[in-house]
Amino acid sequence: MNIQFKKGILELCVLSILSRKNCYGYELVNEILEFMEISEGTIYPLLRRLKMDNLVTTYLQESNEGPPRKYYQLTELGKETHSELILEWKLFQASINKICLPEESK
Amino acid sequence: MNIQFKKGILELCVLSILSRKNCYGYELVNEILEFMEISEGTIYPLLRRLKMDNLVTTYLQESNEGPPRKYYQLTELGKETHSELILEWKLFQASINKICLPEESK
DNA sequence: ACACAGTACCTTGCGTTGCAAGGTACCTGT
DNA sequence: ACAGGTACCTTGCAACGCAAGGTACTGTGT
Repeated sequence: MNIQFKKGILELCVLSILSRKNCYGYELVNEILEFMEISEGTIYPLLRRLKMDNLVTTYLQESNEGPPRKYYQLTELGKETHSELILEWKLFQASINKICLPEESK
Repeated sequence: MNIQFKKGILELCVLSILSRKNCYGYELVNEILEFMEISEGTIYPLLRRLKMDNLVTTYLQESNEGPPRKYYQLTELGKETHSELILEWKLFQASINKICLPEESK
């Protein structure tokens, strides 16, 4: 998987997963790992940014299998931003495909 | 258009356009501008990288409308890289859509 | 009791990339 | 002469992904 494609799209992926269920960081990494290469060093700083931008809130929950988990939950602003990003992503895909796959996107 | 989506995908766009015809830098900027926001300060350094990586060669050509134009032409390696990137882009799109649009990509 | 693997959190420093801002120089029309 | 379009380029900044490293808890095997 091309590293550069990933830039900036991870935020959309994280918001999408959180729109379906609250997750803790380590869980998010593993969810995304099913579809693309990703490392913890990428996710934790991204989650910090999302919280700083008020797109998510967090709460702690005990676990039987290790240290407490920090769950992330979308705020209203987070949900709105997610919807907007989905729209932008669809438009972006269409634009790129017009440039790169002109026959197929006719 | 989300700035972050763009990162790294511009190389694919430039190679795609060059795969159809040789272009000079200023022309590339205007071609891409039809589909997304882009600035010269992005394209020229990118073209320098492509040349350094032996994906393109360049030649100068006089113009009646201004200074000489520096045309960029794909090398064999550039064509191969372009094909690989197209494939990766298709796979990448599919992966992201599975995460972000799970109903639509069933 | 101790080592180890798995879980779960986090930070630092680096390299890459996109861009705003600025510069140079050529040609055409007024 | 000079303004505007064409065409090239560079510098410095900010954002992002990641490798590498660290901390600490739990359960399992020996």
